[in-house]
Amino acid sequence: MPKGETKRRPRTRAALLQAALETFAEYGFRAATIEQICERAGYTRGAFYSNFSSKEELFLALFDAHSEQVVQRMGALVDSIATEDLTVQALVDVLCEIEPAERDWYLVTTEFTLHAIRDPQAAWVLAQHDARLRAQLARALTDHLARAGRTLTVEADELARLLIAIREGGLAQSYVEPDRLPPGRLEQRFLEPLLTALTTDSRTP
Amino acid sequence: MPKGETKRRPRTRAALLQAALETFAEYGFRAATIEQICERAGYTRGAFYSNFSSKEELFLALFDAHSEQVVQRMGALVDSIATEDLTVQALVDVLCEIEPAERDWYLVTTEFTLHAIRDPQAAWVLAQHDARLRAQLARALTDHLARAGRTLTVEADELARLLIAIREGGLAQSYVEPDRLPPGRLEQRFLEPLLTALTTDSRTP
DNA sequence: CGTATCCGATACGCCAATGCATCCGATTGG
DNA sequence: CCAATCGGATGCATTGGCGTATCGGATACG
Repeated sequence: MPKGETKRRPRTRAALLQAALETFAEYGFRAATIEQICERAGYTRGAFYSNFSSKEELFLALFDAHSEQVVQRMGALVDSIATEDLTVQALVDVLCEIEPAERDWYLVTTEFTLHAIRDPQAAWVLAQHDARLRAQLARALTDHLARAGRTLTVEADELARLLIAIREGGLAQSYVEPDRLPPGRLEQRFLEPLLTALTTDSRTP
Repeated sequence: MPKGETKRRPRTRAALLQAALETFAEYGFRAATIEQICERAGYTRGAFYSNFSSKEELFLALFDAHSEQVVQRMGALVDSIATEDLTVQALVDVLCEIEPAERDWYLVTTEFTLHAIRDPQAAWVLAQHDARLRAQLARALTDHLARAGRTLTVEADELARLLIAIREGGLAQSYVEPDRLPPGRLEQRFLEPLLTALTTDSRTP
């Protein structure tokens, strides 16, 4: 006789989360209905209420899962960079990379950001995740630049903020006009001179 | 006997638009109800439907009014700059400025951007307004930098895109964590070195 | 000052989404 | 293979927001 969770439950949850991502990306949080999400996942509202208590909770779970995933990947990048070549350009190339799947996540996380600006509790959650991400990014920057023989002349955390701002702000423009501004273009154009201007040669201080 | 519009109509429209801005900023487009907007404006839904056919139309009108206003202000800035002093720092100071009222508009326009990413028609409208704004910004940049004795080494339009990305991306972070990142901080920190790095002294080419 | 026109208020019907309460089939330990 | 428990489906009542049709007061003009 089943005592705890059976193994189909996590599968259902995962299906609902994936469907939620796509549905939120397509219609936005508020416009997306629970029914649409369930339909896309191949379940009914009964299944939904068995797994989540509200659309808000689902959204939170989705954001959490994504944040965790982003931090993991960034961690992997930090490690992989350590063994790669040591030019500034190599660093720039990594920072330019934007996967196609990024678009859906951009729509969802930006909507969450707007929500966070209105709601202090959400703001706190978002700030925590962002801080973790920035910390990793800042470490990757200082590390790699040091290996490339350059030293930062500004605080790494603030530079991380700048890079994130450029990425997010650039993606907004790219997704509105994909033809006029391919994703990552701003980074390709401006990161190299920027990083050069903000560092000094470590050998001649 | 009244033949055309009476003069209370424009007042009603204006009141509804102002109330819409505040309500959209507070709750978001989708969550805001027509009733809330009317209540805040001191009217009933009857007045609303007499002036607008839908919430979408109201939103469009609001965005249009704001875009026009932004372009006007930017135009005024271009002119005022022409008579001010001619340092790069003076330009940076202007680009740092962020009014308190900006927050409400940020919330509304960002939500419109998300909408535009999903809807090609809205994307076209947004792209038009953005292009006008960028054109003015690009002109202001080249003009003022030239007066300050410096020449751009990159396309002015792409630099304008970068500055807008930094502003928007920075505002997102600022509004989520106002204490940790005051609005305009990124610009203050990074614009001067950035502009210096992207220009050459006009006298020694 | 009166009257024709305009504008906003009021009241009603409608629909779509929600959340619960209940039921049936699937799962798993014995 | 059977029974106990879990997970998801179904049906129903509720509600909140929308849009329209109509009414009464305000407005401008002769």
